[in-house]
Amino acid sequence: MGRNPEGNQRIRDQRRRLVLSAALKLFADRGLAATRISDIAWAAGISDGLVYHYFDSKDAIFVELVRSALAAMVASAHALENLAVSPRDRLKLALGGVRRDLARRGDAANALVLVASAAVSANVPADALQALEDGQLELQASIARIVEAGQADGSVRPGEPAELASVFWTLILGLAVRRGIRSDNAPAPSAELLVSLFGVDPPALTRGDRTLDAGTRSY
Amino acid sequence: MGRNPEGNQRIRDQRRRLVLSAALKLFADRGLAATRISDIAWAAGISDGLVYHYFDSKDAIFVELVRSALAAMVASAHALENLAVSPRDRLKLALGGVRRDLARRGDAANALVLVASAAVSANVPADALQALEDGQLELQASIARIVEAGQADGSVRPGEPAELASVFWTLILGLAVRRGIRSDNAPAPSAELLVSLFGVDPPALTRGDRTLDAGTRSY
DNA sequence: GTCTATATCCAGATAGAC
DNA sequence: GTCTATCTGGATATAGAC
Repeated sequence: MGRNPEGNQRIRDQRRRLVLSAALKLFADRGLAATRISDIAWAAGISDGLVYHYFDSKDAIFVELVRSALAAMVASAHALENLAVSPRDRLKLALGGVRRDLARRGDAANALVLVASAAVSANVPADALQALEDGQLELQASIARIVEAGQADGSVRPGEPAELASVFWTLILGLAVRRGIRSDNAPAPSAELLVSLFGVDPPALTRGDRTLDAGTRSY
Repeated sequence: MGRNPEGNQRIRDQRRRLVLSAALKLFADRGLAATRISDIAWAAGISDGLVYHYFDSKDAIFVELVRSALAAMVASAHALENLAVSPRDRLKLALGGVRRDLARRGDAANALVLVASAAVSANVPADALQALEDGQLELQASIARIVEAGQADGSVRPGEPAELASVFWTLILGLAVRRGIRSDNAPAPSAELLVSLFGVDPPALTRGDRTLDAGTRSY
């Protein structure tokens, strides 16, 4: 089993993913500036020097993570658009997915927090900022299309779709930020309540339906 | 006019405030870890060493800023509770104030962004985290009381007041995060739309009333 | 109170042996 | 591909002159 080029490439990709995965958690927890290369290397189980064999710099790792986080979110939003459920339920799936992901504290949660953390700070690498702007724009456009469809079938409240999508995205960012505050005595709002903000029905104290939990892979 | 103790104290307080004001802007822009003491000193027009004459450490400056930011927000919320307008308009004043503050990019905006930035990151000083939790709890309690009053007079939609307050606070954090994304092609949602999320009225495309802009000093 | 100088430490990134 | 050793710069914080 001599090493062939493809095998080497696979090993290389695997290592890169290992580093990225370790870095994602650290960046989400501590932010770009407070995360040390040595932390990343340690978490990935390799030496400091080896990190630079796979990436040009700390910033480069960060940028790649922000890019892929947003790409995954955009892909997730597009998948949602094509889902065979009512627009209103598409919104509910999105919010439920975000809430669930944040609660699980896995890679998906870290990706969201990374995006929020990159958004608050003005000292992120320019490429990361660009990815952020592009991704946010596309996400909001996608949400706006769902909103519009919901208004057409009467399940979503009236209002400028772009503006409602902006509210939707603002809520998601807010949820990501709240995850950071541990031992939350006041837990984050439920998906039911959140989606009811966008509904047309007279808001009821409790709605009958439970959280939809479909098989959407949410970023 | 020889220096007396009180005069010295005033000078000392003034200098402290100068440093704090410079640090607030920097921390809000770049976060705790990426802000250098030398940046703060330069912005305040003093030497690096002198900063340590007034504060024990960089962390201490940060903690004091987080504390005072939250204290101001809590005070602002309490003031809002006692305002002689309808509960619904109190909510609108709060959201309008936040939006206006963020747009102005002054100290109030920086305070909000500082809080959001401290909330996302897990590596803030323990004292800052404590202040954050306490402040958030008190803020949500305050908002919940307004919501409850609004439900009593029929101007606010039904729902658990604590949960609606949680949504409210989540939105504010989200707005603070969005401020960080410059050249926003998709601008943040309007205060009218935001407050309409909490209203009982059938959501209309456009509401007649314009932004209330009272003289509340918002944090 | 204020500055300059500096001790001390540690980070990002590179070099080169294996 | 991987590591150890190291260069180099810069950051926090302190010491001590004025």
